[in-house]
Amino acid sequence: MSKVNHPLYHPLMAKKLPRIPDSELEVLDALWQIRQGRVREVLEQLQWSGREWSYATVSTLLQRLEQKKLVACDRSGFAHIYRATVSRPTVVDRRLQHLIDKVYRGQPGLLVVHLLKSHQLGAEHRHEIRKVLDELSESQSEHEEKDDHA
Amino acid sequence: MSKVNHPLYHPLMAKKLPRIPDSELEVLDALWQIRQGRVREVLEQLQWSGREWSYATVSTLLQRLEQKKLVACDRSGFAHIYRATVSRPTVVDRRLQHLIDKVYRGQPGLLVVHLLKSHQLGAEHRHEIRKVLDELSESQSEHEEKDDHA
DNA sequence: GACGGTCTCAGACAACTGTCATAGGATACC
DNA sequence: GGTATCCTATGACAGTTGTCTGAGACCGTC
Repeated sequence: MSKVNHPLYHPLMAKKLPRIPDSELEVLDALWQIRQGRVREVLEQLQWSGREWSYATVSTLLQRLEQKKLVACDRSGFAHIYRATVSRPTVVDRRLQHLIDKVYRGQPGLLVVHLLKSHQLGAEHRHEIRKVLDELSESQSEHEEKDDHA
Repeated sequence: MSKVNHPLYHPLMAKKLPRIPDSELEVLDALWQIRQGRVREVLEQLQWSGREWSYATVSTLLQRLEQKKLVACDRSGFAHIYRATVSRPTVVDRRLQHLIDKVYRGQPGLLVVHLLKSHQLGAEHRHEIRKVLDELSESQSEHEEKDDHA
């Protein structure tokens, strides 16, 4: 099955993401939360989550993110307005994939099993997991033995 | 109860793991696979998995790992013998925890749900997941309403 | 039009990563 | 003992990350 025809395909997935170090990820995360904003607003969001960075640090990180085309910046006004150009799921997925490749031999199932065994999950999550799993099984058995469809 | 007397205590758990960059992780992984060995053997294992590094590179990485106390080195013989002093699960778990903290707000359940929805898992893993989940539910209902202990 | 508050930007810099070239010690074998 | 071979150790170097200081530009207002 080609990537492009994957049922979960999304245009953003096509973007070749550059490396995103932890610090930049935190800034991105703040941006995702406030949707968009000037440096100071991102900074405040970060402080809100316990990050004590200087204004300049945040500014630098935003610039680096912009260089990598992960955020865009509207410079028409006095204060520049930043917003992310990648979605959270895209980036998260990328990190996840990296982890899976690096330490789970590319097998996400191993990771799930590990997670279930070694981490406490909330009850709601357990229920949701079961639900998702049920759905998976259904669609799986429907398509049984002919899963190479578009 | 002190950490040291905890029933699940293990010396490795106490170790504050330093950052392990990807390159070092690959070397560690090779070491885990061969259990122990001299530089050349680690190199060969790495080549086996497709890594084209020079001898010196591997040697350097092993030394850096040694500085971080993640591998130990027996220097009694002609060729030094390296072996890991951290277990794979320890390191893997650490990476995983990092990911969960960074992008899943500390909630492993979110990660599992995400994984199930966006990654193709093998059928065996799906079955195993369900089994683990069932076990969890059982032990959970036993302890119902008094789960505020580790 | 001078002043206090905001804002951006460039540069800086140490630490960490990724990657090696190479000098030099030990072994082995003729 | 000479020399081919294997091993380690050191230093190097460019690129990335983490973090900030300081110089200057813009704005509203008295």
